[in-house]
Amino acid sequence: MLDHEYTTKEIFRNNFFVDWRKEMTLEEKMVITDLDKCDFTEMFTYYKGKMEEKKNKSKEDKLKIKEENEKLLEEYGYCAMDHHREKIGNFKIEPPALFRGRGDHPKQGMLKKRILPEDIIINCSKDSKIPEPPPGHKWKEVRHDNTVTWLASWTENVQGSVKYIMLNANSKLKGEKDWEKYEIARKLKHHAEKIRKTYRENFKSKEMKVRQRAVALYFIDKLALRAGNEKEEGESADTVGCCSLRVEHIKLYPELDGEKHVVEFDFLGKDSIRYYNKVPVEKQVFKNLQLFMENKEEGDDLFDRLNTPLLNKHLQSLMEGLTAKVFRTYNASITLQQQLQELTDPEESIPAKILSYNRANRAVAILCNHQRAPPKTFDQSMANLKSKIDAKKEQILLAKKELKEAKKEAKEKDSEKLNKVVESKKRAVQRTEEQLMRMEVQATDREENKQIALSTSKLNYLDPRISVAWCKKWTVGLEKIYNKTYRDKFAWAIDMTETDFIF
DNA sequence: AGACGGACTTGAACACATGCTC
DNA sequence: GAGCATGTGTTCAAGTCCGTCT
Repeated sequence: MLDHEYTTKEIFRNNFFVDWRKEMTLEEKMVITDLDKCDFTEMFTYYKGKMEEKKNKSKEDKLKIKEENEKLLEEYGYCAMDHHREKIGNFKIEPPALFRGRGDHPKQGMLKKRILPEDIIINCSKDSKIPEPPPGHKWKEVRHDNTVTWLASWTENVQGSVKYIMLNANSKLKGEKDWEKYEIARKLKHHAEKIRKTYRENFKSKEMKVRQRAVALYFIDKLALRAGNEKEEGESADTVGCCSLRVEHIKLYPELDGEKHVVEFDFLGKDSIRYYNKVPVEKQVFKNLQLFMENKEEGDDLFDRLNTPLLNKHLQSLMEGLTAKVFRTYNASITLQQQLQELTDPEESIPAKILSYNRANRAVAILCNHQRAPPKTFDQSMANLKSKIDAKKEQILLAKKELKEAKKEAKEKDSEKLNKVVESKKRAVQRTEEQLMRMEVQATDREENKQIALSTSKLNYLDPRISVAWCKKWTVGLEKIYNKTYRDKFAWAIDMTETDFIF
């Protein structure tokens, strides 16, 4: 890890050293007292060399390794469930490592210990062939619980949380759950207007608790914020969601850039990804926020009378199965559907249609604040594409000139052969222009996508039936939208969806 | 009511494979 | 056919939400 930025951080180094000392013998403890005086370069070079060696292996050796991996997958990567062979999502145990939290994580650098068979709970049917532990070992426990979906579990030592071995997303079990999730979101569609009306009424409630709940729900609905559970301080990075917003995370502007009642959000959300947004809100919301912030100081909860169990309990009463996260799914899917409707031009070419799809997808990703680090090679690859586009333009000019000359010649001496030449030159111009258009579309798409990750929403928030129906309607190949993984995961939707599907 | 453990989904980063260009 | 950019698959951390216990 030495060439990673992590290892320069004070917390990381301290945590590592504390945990390392726990592993030392008495003599080692006497000698090794200061991490800054430890020189790991020899080990570092050794492993660097190993990696290099691996990279430089011959084709045959690489093929052999690949085959061995496939054999491993074949033997351990599947299980039998209800007489079906199902792929396991993660069949390999997590190896020991130094814990890498995200953001400003208080536990970064701690030693994540090796998991032994003695740590593992196996969950399988009573009458099934129970997996053998490695020789000389035994499992922590073998149980037969058919109310849960995991096959094996262990407790991880850094956070003390349980980790699981579970089925792949393409399994029947996961597919059914996925379908249920979208069905609940679709159900919300029929309740949304009434729920909105209710929370607007509640803006004026005389009970502070109810007002806070209403404003929080307004944010969750309008901005697709996460619920925001409470977190234990010092156990992980300081991040928040809607219910856990603190007064320092918002600023109120009675007027800003010609708009009234603007709220500026600035906080770290899940994975310490920054959420920054300036939104005009309804007057009642604005007034309430002013009220909630009265007599509070930095560090105080904005919604001090509210938490996620309270909010979810309320939502349950409005619609069965409704929780805060359903709004994210609902708003993401409905936004995709609306955007597709708006952006798809029946006349445009297939590549242009795909650009429209990506733009609709992008609108959702922006709503959900799904970001990514710009690819390291972004500037370079963009410049490459630009120069290719320029070259293509040159090519078109040239092709046009040739066409003109051919036409002229054909006019002068009207021969069969020359007419054919004109035709082929015409086609060449057309072809090159199409190529240029495709490149320009690609450039636009890539530029707009620089810091936005589409995959998360595609995989977790967008009802696949919307996309399948759209592809069918416009005869766009599904593989242009969904790669193999997605098609696999959404097999349930691909099977059942007709062109007229409406979310 | 609140703490807590447990199960499951969501998320960005990273590693690896593939396919394209020169 | 090598070298590299891009797309795909893997990893594992970090959320949500539920049920149980006190």
